[in-house]
Formats: sequence, structure tokens, C-alpha cells
Amino acid sequence: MPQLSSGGGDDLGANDEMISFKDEGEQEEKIQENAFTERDLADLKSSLVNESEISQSPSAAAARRGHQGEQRGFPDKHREHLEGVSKQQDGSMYKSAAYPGYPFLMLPDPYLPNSSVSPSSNKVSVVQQSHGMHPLTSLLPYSNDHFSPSPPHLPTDMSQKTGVHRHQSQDLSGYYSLPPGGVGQIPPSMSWQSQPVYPGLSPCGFRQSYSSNLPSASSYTRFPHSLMLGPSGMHPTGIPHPAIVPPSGKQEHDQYDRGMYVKQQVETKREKEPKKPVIKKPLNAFMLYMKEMRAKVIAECTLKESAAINQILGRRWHALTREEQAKYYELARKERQLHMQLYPTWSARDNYEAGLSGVAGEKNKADWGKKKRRKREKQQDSNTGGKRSAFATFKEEAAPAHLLQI
DNA sequence: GACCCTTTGAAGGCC
DNA sequence: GGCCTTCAAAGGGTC
Repeated sequence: MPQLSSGGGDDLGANDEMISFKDEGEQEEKIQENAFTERDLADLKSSLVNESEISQSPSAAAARRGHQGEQRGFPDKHREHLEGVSKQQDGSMYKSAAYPGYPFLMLPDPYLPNSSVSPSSNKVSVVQQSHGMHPLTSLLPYSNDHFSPSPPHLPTDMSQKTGVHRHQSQDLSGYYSLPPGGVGQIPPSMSWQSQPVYPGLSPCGFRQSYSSNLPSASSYTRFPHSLMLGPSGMHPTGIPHPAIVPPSGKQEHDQYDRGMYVKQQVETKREKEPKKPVIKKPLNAFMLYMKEMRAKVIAECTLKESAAINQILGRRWHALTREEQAKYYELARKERQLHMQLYPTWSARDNYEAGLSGVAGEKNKADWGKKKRRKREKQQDSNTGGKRSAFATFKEEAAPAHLLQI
């Protein structure tokens, strides 16, 4: 079975998402049947959510939390389905030009055999995009600025070949200057990928700059980790990786977008000591979905509170069809793969004690310990009917009862 | 300014 | 293998 993760001996993918359920037969049908009813229910919920989103106050997304237990377990079912989708789509899902903007999709996919552009259309359509831009481009916090009009170190033809899917076999190592004394020879599969530039795309544009004209794949370099990071999270090419966060803590993509990263770098240099850049976790499927849909939800309703928005998004996530979710799972899988290739030595554990919310260092380790203790205490409180958060109280008081039923 | 809240999923550690 | 914990994004709210 040609799976999305089966190419080129790449075992980095999350194989757990690709478990085969070939012989389930009747049981699978039942699952689908259940899924259908479940979907109906989810759609109903979704419509209610939508209804509430339009008319409600910020608190209206409040908590229908008792429902969560019921919804749990869906991911497992979804996973089964995902495999089905993968089978159906025969690995072509993300090769489709229907995702012109998604960075990873622009990669001559090392994970896929025959990774050249497939004319096969993607069966999954979620959001209509304009200008040939992938709907998920907004997911990716990559900056345009670093690629527009064309990085100086890139051959001009790169930016001119709009959307051309380059083949893995191409020697792309020359497209990016290597750091002095850098990689001697980069196998094609470990070299930078070209970044397509799409005509008609706004060359820049604030948030949209995350999304449009995604450098993306190019942001994800495949150089050995030690060679990738500059002193402050910059790639030797000068292109920041979205997963690399300046030690100041918060990920500051906006700054990247506004061309302020250099400035920040200068400021950082002024500081006493070089701090380790923090490599963020790759986003999971839901996070990718949130990134895409958050703005939409905010636009649809008047909500601003992320907690409320996330509740809505969580419900919408469950209301998605499995095919739609599969798209995000696949994107997340690719993101993980790339992340693993980029940072082979990185572990999620690294960020446990890194004090991501602040500056890395001993202090943060201490803070992390405090935070951990607080969380534990909080959970104990909740178990023993302890003090409730003001936010939860606010929601339950303010949310109309009919909204809480969802 | 740090932390909380909220969501789902991934990953690591422990038993 | 199951369970628990932490982190990933987001930004208003709280202290």
C-alpha cells in the first residue's frame, strides 16, 4: 500500500497514524455507519455552535464541558478513518496542486515515492482559496519578507518558476549559500527545497504574510541541526525557522513578518550573553486547524478571548468530516517529519524545562518547577472541589443554558 | 509581566 | 500498555 510516509526509507513519520485496518470488513462498515451518525450529531452541534457564535456574547462559547467525555474517543475512530483516507487517496493527497501554497507540499516529497507533482485532484476541500493560495497557508507562520521578491542568495530563476514543483533529484544545495565551513556535501534529499513564488500573491501583508507565498519548505532546512541555527535562531541563510523562537520567549512571527527580526537580533546581541534559541514543538493537527480557523471564528463572532474561541474550534474540529480532519493530520505528520529531520536531536522534553514562557535558564527551570507544582495543586483542588477559576465561573454564569447543552 | 484559561494531539516518563 | 504531564497557539483576563 503506497502510504504517504512510505517514501525513500523515511521512517520518521508517525506510523501510528498509518496502521492498517484492511481486514476489518463489516466492522469497518459499522464504524463508518457510526461515524455518519456521529457526524450528523456533530453537524448539529456545529450548527448550534455557529448559531451561538453569531448571536452570543464572548462568554457564550462557554463550557459545555460535560460533553467532552462523550467526544473523547473520536480521535481513535478518526485515526482508523484516516488510514482509510490515506488508502483511498493513495498518497496523492498532498501532492495535489490543490495545495500550491503549503510549504511542505511544495517539497518534492521525500516521504513519497514518485514525489513529482501529481495532477490528481485532492478530494478534500475545506476552504476556498483565492489567488491559488492554499487555504492552509495561513497555518504557517513563515514570513514572506525573507523571500520576497527573491532572496538575494537565490538564483533568480527560483522565484520565477512559479509554483514549479522541483524534483528531489535536483541539486538544490546551491540555491542557498552555506555557512562558511558548512556542509561539505548535502545530499539532494538533505538540501534546501526551492520555494515557489506564486504570481498574484501579495508579496507581503502582515498576518497574511505568514500564509501567502510560503517560504515554508525552505524555512525548514534539512541541514544538520548544528549547522542550521544561527546565534539567535536564524538559519545560516538568514531565514528564521518558525519553530525557532528567539530566547525572548514568545514566538514572534509578526516581527519576522515585519522585517524586524534583524532589529531584534541586534538588540539581542546587545544583551549580555547569547541565549539558546528555543525550538518549538511542531504543531499538531488541531493546532494547525486552529491557526487556520481562528481568524475566521473571530470574524464570524465578536469573540476575542482565545479560551472561548478555542472551545468553538474544538467543537468545530469534531464537526469536521474525517476527510477534512485527515488533511490536517497529514499536514501535522509532515510537519513532524520535517521537524525531526531538522532537529534530530531535539526532544519535546527539551522544552519542558527550558522555560519557554520566558528566558531559558536556571530561573526558568525554577519557574517551571513552580508552575508544575501549581498545576498539580490546582488539579488536587479541582478533585476535592476546591477553588474554581474565575474564568470558569464567568463562563458558566454568563453562558446561556442552551449554549451549554452543546 | 507572568500566568491563567481553553482546545486537541504528540511525546516523554513512570509504573 | 496505560496513565499522567507538558507543550504547542492564541489573546483577553487576572493578579
